[in-house]
Amino acid sequence: MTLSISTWNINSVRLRLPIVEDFLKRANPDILCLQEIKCQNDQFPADAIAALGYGNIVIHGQKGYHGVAICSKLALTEDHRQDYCGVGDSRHISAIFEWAGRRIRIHNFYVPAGGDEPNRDINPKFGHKLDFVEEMKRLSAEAEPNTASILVGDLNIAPLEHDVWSHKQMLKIVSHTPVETEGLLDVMRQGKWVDLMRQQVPASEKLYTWWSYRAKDWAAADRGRRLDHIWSSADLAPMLKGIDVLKEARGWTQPSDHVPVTARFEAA
DNA sequence: ATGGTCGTGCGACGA
Repeated sequence: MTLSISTWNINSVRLRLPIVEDFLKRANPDILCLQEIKCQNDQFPADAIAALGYGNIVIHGQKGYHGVAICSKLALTEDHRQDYCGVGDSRHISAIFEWAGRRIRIHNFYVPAGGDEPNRDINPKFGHKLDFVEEMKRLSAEAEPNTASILVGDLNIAPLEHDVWSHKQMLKIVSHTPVETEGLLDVMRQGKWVDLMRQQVPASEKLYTWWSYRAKDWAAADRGRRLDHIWSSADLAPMLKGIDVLKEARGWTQPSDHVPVTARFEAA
């Protein structure tokens, strides 16, 4: 009994539908969580994705910006959209599915990037990001009785030293400042979440999921960051069998700046 | 090296 879940910041699902289809045919996850779909609910290419076996789709879209969706082969119920910071952004959606006799809630997040200046007094976008992370601290992996939890998404923070190409050079760069990295580690600790990517890949190894569009040669420079994450409640962590970071997707035609990350589980 | 590149949707903004 296996389960695979992928997360991918797609940076416009309409523009990049061809590579979404390629990825689904090739990786064939049970569930794909997308961020930055950049469209309204009725513009989401649900028919094309359903045609590949993903007939269960829940969407929290928005015109032009942000937007998240869950595409699943398994039935989705009790979907919920939380308006973090109460600003009307579409940055979260969750739903329940059943697997191996378990009830599991999956959360899909797109945390604000936070702008360039890591100072909330002069950059409101950084303040918004910190407030968003603060609100996430109240989300427990054990929030619902008899329900396990999985949390995925573009969290726009690289929390560990080897989640960035140069810890020292990144300490004042938004996504790796101490207030952000400590905040995200607090979200994990307070919510009793397990970082499944780092359960699989030792913290001493470099691990990236995003490479900037601005680099002349992203692969040669390899100045990446681990901005995308897959977490779970403690009960699911022993069932994790593998993590796949599809780095080659960064080199595909008209790529997203993020690559898909997949967690593979197996129940006894 | 304080630039650089994207997407949306038509000017500027967010990333």
